[in-house]
Amino acid sequence: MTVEPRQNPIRVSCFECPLRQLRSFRPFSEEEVEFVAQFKRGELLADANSTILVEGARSAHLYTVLSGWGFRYKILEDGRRQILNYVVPGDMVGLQGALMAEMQHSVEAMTPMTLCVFERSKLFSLFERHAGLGYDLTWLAAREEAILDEHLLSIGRRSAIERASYLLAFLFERGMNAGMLDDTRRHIPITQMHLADTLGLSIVHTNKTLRKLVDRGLILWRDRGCEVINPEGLQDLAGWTPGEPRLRPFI
Amino acid sequence: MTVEPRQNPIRVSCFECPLRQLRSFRPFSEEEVEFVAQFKRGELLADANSTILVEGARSAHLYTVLSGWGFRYKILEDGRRQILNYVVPGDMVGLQGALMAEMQHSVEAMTPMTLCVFERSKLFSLFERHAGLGYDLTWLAAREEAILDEHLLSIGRRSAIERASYLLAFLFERGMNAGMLDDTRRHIPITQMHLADTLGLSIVHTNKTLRKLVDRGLILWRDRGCEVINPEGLQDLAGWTPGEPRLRPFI
DNA sequence: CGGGCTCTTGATACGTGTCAATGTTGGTGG
DNA sequence: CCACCAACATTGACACGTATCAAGAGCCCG
Repeated sequence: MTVEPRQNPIRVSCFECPLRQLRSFRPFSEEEVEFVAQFKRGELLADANSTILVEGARSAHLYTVLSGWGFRYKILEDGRRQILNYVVPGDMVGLQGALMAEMQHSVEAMTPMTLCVFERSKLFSLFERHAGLGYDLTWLAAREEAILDEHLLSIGRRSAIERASYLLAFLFERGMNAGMLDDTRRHIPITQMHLADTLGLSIVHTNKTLRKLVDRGLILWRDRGCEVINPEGLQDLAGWTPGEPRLRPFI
Repeated sequence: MTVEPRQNPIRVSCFECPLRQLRSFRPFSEEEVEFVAQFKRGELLADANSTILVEGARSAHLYTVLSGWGFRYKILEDGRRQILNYVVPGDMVGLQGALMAEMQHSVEAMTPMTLCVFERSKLFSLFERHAGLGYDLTWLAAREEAILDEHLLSIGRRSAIERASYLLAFLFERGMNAGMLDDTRRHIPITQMHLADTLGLSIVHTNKTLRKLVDRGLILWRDRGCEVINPEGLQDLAGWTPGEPRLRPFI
C-alpha cells in the first residue's frame, strides 16, 4: 500500500517548532533557527502505512519527523523483511540517501506522520555556514550507529524473550523522549508483525513470547498495540540500561 | 589479553600517507592534508589480540586505521559477545566516543595494527575550518550505518549458510578495497570464533556451516583464516551485491 | 454483511545449540 | 631440541528453541 504522500506549504514555522519545547532537545541560537527555517522546503503529510522513502530511489529531499511513528527496513528478494529501527519526532530520515548515491533502505509510516522537508542540494551549505549544525548531523549519525549496535547485540546474542523485552523497553524509552508517550498515554502503535520483523523471529513465536511478557505483568496488548506496564522489569529481563538522557540536537 | 599499546612519535607523514595511493580513496586538497597533518598527534602500534578501546571509557583520542585488521564488539553481562563490524585501513575508530560521552563498544586488533592518533578536543575545529572534512565525517558515519543495516538484515533474516556467505563476501570486498587483499594475497586473518560471534551462531554450528562452503568450493580454510575462492558464488548464495565501488573519503 | 487484517493456539518439523571427545598447530620453557 | 600446553578446529549424538502448518476467533472497514 504505497500512497503517494502530499507535500504541503509550510504550516509550522521553525521559530515556533513544537519539538524545541521538549525537554530532551538542545536549545538553538537565533541564527541557527534562521538558517534551518530557510533550509526548510515544506511539509509532508503521510498516511498510516504509506511508504515515505524506498530503497534504491534517489530522493531530492531529506526529512525530519515532526509527528507520528515510522520505521526503516530492508527486504530480501524473496520478501523476507527486517526492520532496522524506528523513527519518532526529532529523527532525521533520508540522510543516507542525501549523502550516498541512493537510499539503501525504505521508510514507512506506522501512524499518520508529519515531516519537515529539506532540500538535499543545500545540505553542503549547512556544513559551510553552520559548523555547529554539521557537527550535530554527525552526532545524529553516530547516535543511530550506537542504536544499531545495540540491536545487533540483541538479535545476535539474546534469547527471544530477552529480545522482545529489550525492544519494548527501547521503544518505550524513545517514545517518552520524543513526547509520544507519557504517564497517561502509554500506547505504542505497533503490530506483532512489526515486532517479529524487528526481532528476527516468526510471527507465531513472537506472539507466544509476548504472551509470556503479558503473563509476567510487564506489558499489556490491546488496541492493536502495546502498553508498557513495567519498563524497569523489561530492562532487567533484557539486561539493558538506556543511556543517561542527554540533550540531543536535531535539524 | 589487554596489552597496553605503545604510542609513538609520528613516522608516517600525512603528506605521504600510504592510504592516499589506494584507488578507493578520494583525492584531497593540499590545504586539507595540511590540516589533517596538524590534527594528527602520533601513531599507535597495537599487538594482535590487544584491546584498543574499551566500552565505557572516555578516550581523549580518536583514530584512523593505517594498517591491520580489527573489530568492534559489545558483550552482555554474562559474557555473550557480539561482533558489530570489522575495521580495515581507512576506517575511523572511536568517533562515537569523541561525540558522545563515552565509548559504547570495544575495539580489538586481530592482527598487529597501526593507527593514526587524533585529539578529540580538536574535533570541532575540523568542522569550523574545513566544512568538506566535516561533511566527510558525516559521510563515514552514514556509511557505517548502511553496513550495520546490512548486518542486521543478515542476522535477522538469513539462514546460517546465507549469513556466513554474506559475511565472507563482505570481508573479502572490504579487504580488497582497503588494499589488504589482492589476487595473490587472499587470506583473511580471522578465527571461527570471530565469525561465530559475528553471525550470532555457536562456534560448532559455524564450523559445520563453513565446512559446507568449503565442500561447495567457495572458500578454503587454512592457516587460521579464510581464503575466498569464489566471491561471486558467495554473493549469489547470500543474495547480496556489494554497492558499486565509489571514491570514499577518510581523515 | 463480507472480507481482510490481526491475533491466538496446538501439533509437528527442523535448524541450531550444547555436550563431549579428539585432532591439529604453534608457542614456550626446560 | 623436545615436551608440554593452550588455542583453534573438527565431528557425532542429542536436546532445545524456534519455524512452519493449520484452524479459528475477533475486529474494523467498505
